[in-house]
Amino acid sequence: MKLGYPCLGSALPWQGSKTFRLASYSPERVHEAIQYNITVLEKTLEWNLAHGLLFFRVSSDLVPFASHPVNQYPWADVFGGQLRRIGQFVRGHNMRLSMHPDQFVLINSPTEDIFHRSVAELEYQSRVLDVMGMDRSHKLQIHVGGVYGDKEASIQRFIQRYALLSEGVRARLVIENDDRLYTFADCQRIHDATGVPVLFDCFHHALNNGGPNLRETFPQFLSTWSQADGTPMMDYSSQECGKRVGTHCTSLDPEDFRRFLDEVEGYDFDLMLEIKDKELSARQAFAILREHHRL
DNA sequence: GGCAGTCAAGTACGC
DNA sequence: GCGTACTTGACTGCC
Repeated sequence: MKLGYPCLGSALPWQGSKTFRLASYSPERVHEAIQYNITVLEKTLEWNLAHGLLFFRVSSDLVPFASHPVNQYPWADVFGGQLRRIGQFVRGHNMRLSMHPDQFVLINSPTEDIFHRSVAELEYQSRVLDVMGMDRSHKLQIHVGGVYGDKEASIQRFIQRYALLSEGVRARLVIENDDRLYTFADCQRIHDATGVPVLFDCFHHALNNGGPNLRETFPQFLSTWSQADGTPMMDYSSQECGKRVGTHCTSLDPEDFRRFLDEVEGYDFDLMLEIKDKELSARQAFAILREHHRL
């Protein structure tokens, strides 16, 4: 199992991603931000390796306004050498990357324009991984999207739109069950129609569970991943005490994590911890996984 | 230098 | 109809 955390460390000695306001856009500004973000990415991956964390979610903000029409900067040419070097590092150490386009990326929106902008964002993120030279086991994870008052029609629209995506994006795309709208069972139906792997989020499943429990669902989740897609990926989090239901916890709950590991004993998957203090909890989880001989 | 308001993007939901 | 959560920080302008 590879263990990881998303985007940027909360207590690492360097800052997260650099960006700027759209109104301040200039080629110089975007160059400077990308240069900074790539340098931080490289340092973060080195830190992760030193701490046994082999799975990492690259921030969508690596290239600011990447899929916005304002940004015509040839980032893939200018930073291609650096990105390829990072890719070599990742492959050389058997690490794994993913990216997670945010909530504005909606394949199944009834609005054509939103769909087209979503495609542009997916193409950008896929290209980042392509330039690094990563194979198709390095994924882009998205949610199914909105319901728009008719879930069945929205699922069908997702399936139709999926067929319109480029081969490169389809090779990387995975869908994740969410906490309110689309359950694992919904995602599995979309998988059956399209072949898209389902990234299983066990916290969302606990909140929005269309039926079976974790132990029953797990083999179905694993079966949505083919050999070429690599080891199945999942997200783990738990509820923050006293907060709105669905709020991700601030730090790892070791008891909950141990219970989770007992439930999924014997299965192989890569695990992304969606916990607010990021790499601090990841290190704690790493220690627990070692106790359980899961690494 | 410090602070508070604001930031590309969509959807759903509660008031 | 409006504000807010999602997730969260970092930028920006004003003092």
